[in-house]
Amino acid sequence: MAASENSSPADSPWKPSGDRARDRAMKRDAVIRAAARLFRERGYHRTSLDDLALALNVTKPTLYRYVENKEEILFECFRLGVERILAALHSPPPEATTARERLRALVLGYVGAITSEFGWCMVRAEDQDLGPEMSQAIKAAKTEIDQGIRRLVRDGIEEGTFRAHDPKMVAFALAGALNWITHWHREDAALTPDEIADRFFALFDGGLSAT
Amino acid sequence: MAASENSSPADSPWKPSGDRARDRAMKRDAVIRAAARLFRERGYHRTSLDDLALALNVTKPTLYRYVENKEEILFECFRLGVERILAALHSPPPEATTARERLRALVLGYVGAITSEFGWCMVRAEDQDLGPEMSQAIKAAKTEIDQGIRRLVRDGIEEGTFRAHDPKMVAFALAGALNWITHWHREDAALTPDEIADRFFALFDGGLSAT
DNA sequence: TAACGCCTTTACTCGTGAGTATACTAGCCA
DNA sequence: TGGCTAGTATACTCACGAGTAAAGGCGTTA
Repeated sequence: MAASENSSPADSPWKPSGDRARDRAMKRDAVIRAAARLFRERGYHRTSLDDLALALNVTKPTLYRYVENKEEILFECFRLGVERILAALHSPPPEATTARERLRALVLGYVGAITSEFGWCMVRAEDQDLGPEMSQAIKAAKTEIDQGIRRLVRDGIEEGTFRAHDPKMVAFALAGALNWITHWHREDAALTPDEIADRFFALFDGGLSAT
Repeated sequence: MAASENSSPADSPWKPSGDRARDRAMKRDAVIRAAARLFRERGYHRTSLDDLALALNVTKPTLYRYVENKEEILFECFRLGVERILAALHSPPPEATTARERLRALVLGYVGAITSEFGWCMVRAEDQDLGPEMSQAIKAAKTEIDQGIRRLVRDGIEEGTFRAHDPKMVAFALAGALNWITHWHREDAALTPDEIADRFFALFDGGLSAT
């Protein structure tokens, strides 16, 4: 109830009245972002395109001028989120020289991406809702992230700064902890993304044990 | 394709021919377990009750003799999985005296539950697919687990065996890492649940850093 | 062997939601 | 100012899936 008022129509380039911006790309972008927000609130399957259109002050056929189908919307949400993580993985800050520092930077970027509006889509949406090609693309990106983390762990072990853990398990545990943030993080949360990243990295780096 | 042959009809008390066991409870149980397996393979929304009936060599109306509706099936899957974790939380092995050892035991039980057929339902199914009462019950159980982990961490810190991390963040990170196992674990995996638990605990306990 | 009851099936209803055919409106160029 | 185009809306189609009504076995007990 009152769901239609939830997702601030202020973000919609289709204002109920007045000066409409004409840029197709902007409108398409607005569709994707609004969808990401609705998916996060209600889930993919419980969000109808009528809901989405309503949130944008439009009707359903209008959406189809900017997007092929519902699947494509989900794919774009996936993509935009995942690319942010890939960016963090592939362009570590220049001052991060050791594997440990690069891993720290990755965690920072990862948390930023996960707490964005696309976090939900990256983590909670299911590949099976996409056709084979799109699903494949997503899986490839996720594999790339996974391999990137393993590489950093392996480098750290070779450097001697990390203990000899199984890089695969470390990557799974770290990615799991980070992805899970979507389940508990809210905009109004007590901690900023950077604070969360700091504490997570401190935990994985130092461990629980006091010895 | 060939989906109907997937979920071994051998587990179904409705054998195509022959000696049918009459126990209602057994049949209900078979419905829940088959559903859990299908949900894990295809997801909740992509599994129709006709699919489920087919996997059990029955037709849809038959299911309704054992179950109120689809929602109840999902709830039972949730419940059976979560209760296993609660059991691990509330009955630690008697030899586990320190918080550290109790946490270790919990991780072991948690991984066992997560890698069971109900793991998917616990982690990936969405509360919103359940009505308010059921959703509430699930949330309560999850909160109980979360609080239990925080308690163990707090106890460990007070004991002096754990460093002074934020118990809330530790609980989130640990639960996330554990829950994420459903995303990558397969029956044929290289590691047994106990081996996974060992490595995860070693990582969280000792940390990455070699110093 | 007849009648009762439980279990199962066949054959529906009904709502919902993705996607579309078609008509309307407003700016733009001649 | 007349026609062209892009954008939007109204009003559909169509498939799919949850849930149900009613009829048909089959075993059990007398």
